Amino acid sequence: MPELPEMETYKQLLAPRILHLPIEDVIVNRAKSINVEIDFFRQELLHHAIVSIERRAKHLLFTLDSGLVLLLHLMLGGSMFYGTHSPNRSAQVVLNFGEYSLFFIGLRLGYLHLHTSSEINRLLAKLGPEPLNAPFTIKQFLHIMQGRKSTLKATLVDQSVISGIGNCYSDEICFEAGLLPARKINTLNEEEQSRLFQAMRTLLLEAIHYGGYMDSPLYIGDHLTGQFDARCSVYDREGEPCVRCGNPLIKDQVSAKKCFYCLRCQH
DNA sequence: AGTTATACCCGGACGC
DNA sequence: TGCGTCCGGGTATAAC
Repeated sequence: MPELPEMETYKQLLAPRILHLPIEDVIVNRAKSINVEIDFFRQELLHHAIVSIERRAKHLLFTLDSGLVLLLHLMLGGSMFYGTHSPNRSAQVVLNFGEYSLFFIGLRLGYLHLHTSSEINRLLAKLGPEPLNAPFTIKQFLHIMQGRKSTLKATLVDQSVISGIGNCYSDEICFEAGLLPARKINTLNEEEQSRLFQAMRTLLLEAIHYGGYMDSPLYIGDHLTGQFDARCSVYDREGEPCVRCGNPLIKDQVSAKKCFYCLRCQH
């Protein structure tokens, strides 16, 4: 499922392609994917343009020239494609920009909702800090971790603690930090907490650099998206040899989440 | 504050 | 191959 690095990649690849282009057609094939009447949705988008794309946690925010905002969450299995035709499955929502269209695909629990900016602020108010934003320092990280009793796994994927990390990157971060996902936060010493902070930054930055781990390209000729998959160390690699020690990787359940790790390299 | 359960949704994996 | 069944997984919400 798309997490912070995947959404960041979408943002970076999409912005130079669609910003300021008038939306020439809007197709909604699945009413449940949006939050307003289809006619109203079309009316507010047709002949308008997207003037900025921002990422907040796992959401993308497309701001229109009217000030209204499209809030996208891909949840599980959602993706986007920019081209002349939908790549495989039929798209739930399509925005046409003339020659090319942006296809929103696989929106099941995912959505593309239209909101005013004040609604957006209210909806996203409970999200924790962005792990890569400049103000997020080791000091703030230690403060956030202070007194927490739950597992590393549960904490990393909790969007109200730190935003944007999901099941894949939480496992990768734990591996990078040499810490077991089942460890309780309050058992981490200061050196381990520092390692966790560094691992989180390093891993997310590297994942963004390599276009995330999801494999479907945004457009024909997109060779960036998904390159990080080859660099994932543990996620979905049950039984494969650990890249560090060769021991078979373990699949487990931690805090009700599927979870992968190396028993020899993580403590 | 934490944990657990439930609903949401349907493509795809699995069983026969 | 084909048809039926059921699972997964992020999030919101409720209950304990």
